[in-house]
Amino acid sequence: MKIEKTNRISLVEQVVSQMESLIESGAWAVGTRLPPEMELMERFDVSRNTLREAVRALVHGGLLQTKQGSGTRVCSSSVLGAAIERRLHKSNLLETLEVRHALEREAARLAAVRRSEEDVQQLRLQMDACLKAIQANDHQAYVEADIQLHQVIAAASHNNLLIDLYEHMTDALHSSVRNLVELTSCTDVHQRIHGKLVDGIIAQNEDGAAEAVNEYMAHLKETLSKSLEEL
Amino acid sequence: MKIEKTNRISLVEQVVSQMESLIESGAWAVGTRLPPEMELMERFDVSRNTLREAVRALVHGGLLQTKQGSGTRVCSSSVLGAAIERRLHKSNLLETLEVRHALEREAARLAAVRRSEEDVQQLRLQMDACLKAIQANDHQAYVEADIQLHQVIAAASHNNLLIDLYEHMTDALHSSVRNLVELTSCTDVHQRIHGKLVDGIIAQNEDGAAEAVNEYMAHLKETLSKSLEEL
DNA sequence: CACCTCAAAATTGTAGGATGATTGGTTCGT
DNA sequence: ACGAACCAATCATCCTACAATTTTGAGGTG
Repeated sequence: MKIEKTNRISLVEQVVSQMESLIESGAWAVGTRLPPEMELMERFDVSRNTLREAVRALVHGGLLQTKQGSGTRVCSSSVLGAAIERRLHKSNLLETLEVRHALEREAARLAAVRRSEEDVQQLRLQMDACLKAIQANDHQAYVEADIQLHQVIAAASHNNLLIDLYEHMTDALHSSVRNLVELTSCTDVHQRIHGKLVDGIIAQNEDGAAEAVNEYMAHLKETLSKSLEEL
Repeated sequence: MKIEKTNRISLVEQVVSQMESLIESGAWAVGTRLPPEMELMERFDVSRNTLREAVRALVHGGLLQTKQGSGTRVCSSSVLGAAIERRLHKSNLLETLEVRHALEREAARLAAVRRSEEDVQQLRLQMDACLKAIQANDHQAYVEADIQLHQVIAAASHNNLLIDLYEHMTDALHSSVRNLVELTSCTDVHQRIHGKLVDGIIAQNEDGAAEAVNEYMAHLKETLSKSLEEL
């Protein structure tokens, strides 16, 4: 006979779960303002205290944000993302870049092995977008296309955990990354390395793709240290 | 003049911060039972609701665990660790191993570049521990020494973010890893690769260390797929 | 003494109400 | 039209009370 363990789930955790589902499913999209506490109390059929404890848990988790007198809003849809973001604030840019390097290299290797035909198509598409941005000399568009391209590469690894971590890291880094990419984008080097990376993945050349990532990150780190020297 | 309106920190968050500090500092070590709510109310000078919201936030964050009628206990000392652990439950072992591969390879490369003399000493010490465990044919001790060795390698990278991520991943994986290592530890291959890895780091041979990690992970993945076939 | 039973104490869980503080919009006077 | 004063909505904090659960210990029984 199996003893019923702590199967008792507190009301608060039940409410938290339901709210998390609503947020992750997009029913409560990022930016949405939640109904006031009174309505939520009725909706979940719990007391004020219970509801507030649930909301507070999500606030501390980084998914919600409350403002006295104004209301409660959704400010993120991922617990992991919020946790990583908080941790990254305590790290310097170089540390973060090194971890990104690790993830991106592995993503490139896996992508080279596992990329599907759709992945290849997506890669070509994003490369075109980069090229067009360069020809139009539109830095803003290039930065966006660049970030997108790297997301596509990560996606081609078909490792959901890796994709998640990578996405959250670049999310948290987006401002710094944008600046860095903007600094480097003026050179042809950047785009040449992109080409080598994408070609490697398409040709299923694992080592070639990994080597391209190494070059890419070396270039990024160099630019970073140069821009730091200027200060 | 910069207006800092958002400087208003809620009482709950203040209490949460203090408790987090107590936990991270070790004043409330993992496993410790917290004082009852009444005492904490007086200690932090807040009402029961406020205190409970703070506790609930930490419970949901994975740092605390409450049991009605029994009390509240510390069950983890890191928010990031708890978040990663939860995410890992949704991933399969292969995905997790691949990410660990990425982190460990980067750690080895950085360690080869940055290892200090103390690091070298620590590495030699842990290698000895592994050897002794093998000679004593003590599997339990070998597994522990193996995990310790890899932690030392990560530490030698001198990248705190990387160290954190790696530690939390292996923490969350500990049971699976223990089993895997136990399966592989009977062969000499495992120890030979360890030797190559440590030698590479000590000799500051970046590529050699990275190659050793590749071999190590390949061996681990092979063992994993074999053990999965048996089911 | 050893062991079981059960009641009481300790502790967290849930409910409901009251008041203060902040925000955003509205109204009103100029 | 513009700014100041007001007002309503909303969250923040505190309080009390009771329920549910676990631990503890007293008392009985063999």
